Amino acid sequence: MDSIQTTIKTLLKTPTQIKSPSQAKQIHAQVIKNHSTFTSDLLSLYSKFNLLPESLTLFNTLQSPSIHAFKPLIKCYTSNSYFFESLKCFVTMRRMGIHPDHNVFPSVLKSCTNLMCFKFGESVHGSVIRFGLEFDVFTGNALLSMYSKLQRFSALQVFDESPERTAFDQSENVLHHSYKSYPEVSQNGRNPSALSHMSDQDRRNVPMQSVRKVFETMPEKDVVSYNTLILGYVQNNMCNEAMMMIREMGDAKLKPDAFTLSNFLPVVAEYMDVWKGKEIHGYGIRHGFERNGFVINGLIDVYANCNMVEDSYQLFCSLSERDCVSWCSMIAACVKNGLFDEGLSLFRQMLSENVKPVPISCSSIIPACAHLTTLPLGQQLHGYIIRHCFDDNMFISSSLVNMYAKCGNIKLAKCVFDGMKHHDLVSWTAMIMGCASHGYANDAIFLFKQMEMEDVRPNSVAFVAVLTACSHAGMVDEGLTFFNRMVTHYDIAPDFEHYACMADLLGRAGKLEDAFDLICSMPENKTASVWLPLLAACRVHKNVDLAEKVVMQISKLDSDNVGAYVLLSNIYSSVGRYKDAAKVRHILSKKMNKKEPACSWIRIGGKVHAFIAGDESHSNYDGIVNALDILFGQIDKEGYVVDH
DNA sequence: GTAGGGTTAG
Repeated sequence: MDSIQTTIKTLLKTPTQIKSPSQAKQIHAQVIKNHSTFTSDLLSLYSKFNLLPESLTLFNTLQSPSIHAFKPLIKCYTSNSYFFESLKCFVTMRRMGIHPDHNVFPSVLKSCTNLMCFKFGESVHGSVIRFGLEFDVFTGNALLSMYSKLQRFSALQVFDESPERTAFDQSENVLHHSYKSYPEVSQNGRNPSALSHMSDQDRRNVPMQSVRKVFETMPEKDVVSYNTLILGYVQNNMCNEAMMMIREMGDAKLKPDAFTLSNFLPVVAEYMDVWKGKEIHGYGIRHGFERNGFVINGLIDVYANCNMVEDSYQLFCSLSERDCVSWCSMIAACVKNGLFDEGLSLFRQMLSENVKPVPISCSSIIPACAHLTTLPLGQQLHGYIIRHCFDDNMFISSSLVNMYAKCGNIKLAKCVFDGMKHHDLVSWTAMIMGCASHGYANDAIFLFKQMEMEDVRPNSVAFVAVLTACSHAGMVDEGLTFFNRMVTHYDIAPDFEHYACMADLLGRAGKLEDAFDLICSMPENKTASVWLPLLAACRVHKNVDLAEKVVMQISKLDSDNVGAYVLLSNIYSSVGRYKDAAKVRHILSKKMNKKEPACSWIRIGGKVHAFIAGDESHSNYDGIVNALDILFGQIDKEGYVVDH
């Protein structure tokens, strides 16, 4: 009997020899059989394999658990994402007067981070200092991670009032007495009045200044410390600082690992820096990270943002195992590059491989349905979203509002919008744009004003939406007021789209000279297409002189713009200047030879039918011509003069 | 002990 006891004891003291959960369970069976009492050691073993139910069963057999029993249970709760239970366990342990050690704090801090328990996290930090563990590298790294995530939320004041977090922040502060011992970190970024005078960039800097302070005080820093700080900088939009950290890492003789690469890749993607992307890709291959899913997914995103979606696809194919994120990255890569059909077919392929869509998959694929105006598929997805309770997700709801509006069902768009608990800038904009494109200008303007009243600051896109509404409804004064408000009140520089809307609005109202002057006042990025609505307006108002001036401007920017010449020729015809019209058509015919003809297409019963101007090759060409004749006949009957 | 993918644009 003694020899078995000794063997069990030896095994439990050298847990590296135990390689699987089933071996751990076999040892547990032997412990019970031999009436041994190695509960804490067994708990550590179960915790090593993240076996929560087994750990709990063991823990509950203990009358007065020691630190050695609490430690593995807290770790096990955290590893299994039971963060609230992890903190409750920690509080119980402290109430029993048990002192935590360096193994406990990383798990506890991670739980605080995930539950967004900022105040409680600070008091845990106080406790770390009180127990003299602030120089432990694992604990320090957990603190870095906690502050870089929680202070960001706190500084930007988007904390929600989750009941779990409030419970901890308000009541269970058994450690709160030590809160005062670390005032520098706790004060920064939490006081809204202190932040109100700051610029957005300064507000972003606040949390990272505190994190940097924690970093500087760490006597020992490892790759994880640098990676955590790099991620913090990236997530706080401080890209240069993130880059500097990679350099500092090199100075400290630490090599970037897969975490470093995947943490930094979003910066490369955002800046569309294809050369940096390739450099990182090469480094990844040389250092054996070419199979790391996080690195590959980051690179898929980089190449997609650089319009190199085929490279993204090659990487996607190189993955031996594709998880939900890799599918989603590739689908998003297609959708970003306008490959909507390919995105949808990947989505179907993902389902056929039994990878279940998560909320992010839905918000990536719905825009493809919106662009392709495939309402039935969009509705199927909406059904899935409701069945899986994803419908309280802002990203999904906004994309649904847009999808229904684009597919012509403004009522359902409004229904989704009204069903949302909160509205953010994007959801307001999607709804305003929906109303604008359906001709409900007053509703769009009302929604815009309501958004402003709810303290949601409109951005450039929201102004495009409301100006579109004004333009469609010919509301000149309102449009001018919004345009000026955007510049003077919100300090937003008008973009191409805003000028295009305004030129269209002024042109339709007959204020052609004003529209001309407005476009001339555009500081830069003038394109031919910003002039085209004005040219159309010149035609409606039969202003030949201005039309000629406009075409001159267009030809400077794009000498092959066929649309402009067609319009000019029509304008000449409409005022009886047929010779001029013929001249323009002659120039046009030369230009047309150089241009690829435009193509339109329609999908019927899963088959795509394409049409090119002058093309008579469709198998049902005669039938189509007959149908058109009937339609033109009906149009004539109703008194509408067809405008050729 | 550290990591990824998403919504709005005449």
